[in-house]
Amino acid sequence: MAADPESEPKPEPNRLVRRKMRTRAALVRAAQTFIAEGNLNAPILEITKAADVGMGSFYNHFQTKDELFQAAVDDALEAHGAVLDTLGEPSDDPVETFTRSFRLTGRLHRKAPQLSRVLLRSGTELITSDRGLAPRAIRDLRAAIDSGRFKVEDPELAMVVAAGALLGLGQLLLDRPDRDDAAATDQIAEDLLRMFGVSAAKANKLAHTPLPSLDDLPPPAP
Amino acid sequence: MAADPESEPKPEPNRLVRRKMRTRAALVRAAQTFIAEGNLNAPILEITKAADVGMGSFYNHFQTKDELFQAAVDDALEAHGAVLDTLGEPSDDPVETFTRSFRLTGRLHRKAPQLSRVLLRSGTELITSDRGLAPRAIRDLRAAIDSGRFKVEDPELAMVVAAGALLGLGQLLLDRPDRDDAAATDQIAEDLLRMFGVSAAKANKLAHTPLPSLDDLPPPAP
DNA sequence: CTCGTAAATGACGATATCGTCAGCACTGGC
DNA sequence: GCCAGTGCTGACGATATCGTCATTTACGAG
Repeated sequence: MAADPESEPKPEPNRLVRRKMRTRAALVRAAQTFIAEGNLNAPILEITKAADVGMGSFYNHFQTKDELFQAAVDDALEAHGAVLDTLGEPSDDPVETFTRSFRLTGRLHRKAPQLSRVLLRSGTELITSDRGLAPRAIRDLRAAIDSGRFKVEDPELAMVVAAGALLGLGQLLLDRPDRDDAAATDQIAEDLLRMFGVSAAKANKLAHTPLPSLDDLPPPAP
Repeated sequence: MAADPESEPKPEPNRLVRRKMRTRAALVRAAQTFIAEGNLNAPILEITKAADVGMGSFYNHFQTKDELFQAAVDDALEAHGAVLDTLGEPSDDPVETFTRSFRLTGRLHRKAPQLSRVLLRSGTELITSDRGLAPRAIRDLRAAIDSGRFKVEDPELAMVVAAGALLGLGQLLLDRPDRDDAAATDQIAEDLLRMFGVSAAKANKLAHTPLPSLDDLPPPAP
């Protein structure tokens, strides 16, 4: 979401609207659980039960189940974007920014498994979504290319390779619970950097530089 | 004349069993259509209608809808494997084999859009499936590594990057119908080859070598 | 405290989907 | 031509799911 500091459209959230938002959030979170489990056919009543919310409440917020699931995926993408924004201290070096986002996302699969599964389920669509990883990746890739640090002909191709690699990585980590997520992620990051034209030495350094921790994420809410 | 009917694994498909298989195939093909459209909740009656088959026939072949969909994805993976086997004339060079399979799969997105969409929908699971691309890719990757032509530490990581790239590519081609699929595929193939340690010159040559045509595929059956 | 409003609730009738079953159609053997 | 077998068929009762709505609960304002 674009930041608009001035025009604050939040005229002091009443307790009323806070309650409403909480109900909605509970539904969204429940839906994410079902998505993560692959339970896309769960009846509405089951979802509202899981959200600890009355059956009728569903229709106060969504018209159809698909709408809820869409909102759930959107929310997951937003959450992912928030992770990157929160932990990615701004760097003026787009290569560093790209590398850090990539590595953080790889680690996310273990740190936030439910989020990871929602992203995996939403599948290849997140590659071209305008939320979450994709738009940031494209931005950073273009910047890195413009600065001459990445020698890549087509940013879109670089983008789909990087995003696809992250999806594949997530699936691999899901299948092999004993694998070291950080090592695998950094290895792939290094390989991709080299593929994008960074020298082997620099790629190795960039992909193994210290990283802000993912531990200070607020997974649960009221 | 030297026929021993007993030990024959295919005891000469009767017209009866052929009819049964046709019914099943019709159901599977119909299911693939729905999967490609993202219509995972289609009622059984709709599916049997689309298959031009009586409603009750469904239960002669499958217990649940999920079972049918699973069979549909399996069939798509098999079909994909068949493409690779049919058009991939055996080469003793694993690098060539790998490259050809990759490039053929990339072109498949345009040549067989429905198959492509089923693969995209089945999403990241095809990366670790034991059918279709994945097992072949792993086999060829290992062979290429063993022969010293690929300098890769971890075949599994190479595998998920390649498979993820193909998924991303498919999604990209879906979103950008005007893109040149062959050019994009070959570009990515070349980049991956370099990433796997092949020299730039060889990678370029391998990724742009002539390819058997996908045109002689038998998409429809009786 | 009282009132008006907005959201939450779950019971209920309407609808959609399921899965079975008894009869039908095609097949192969005699 | 007839019979036994196997799969196909669609109508039907059983069940599951939906979406509404009258009622209740929580809140904020005056």
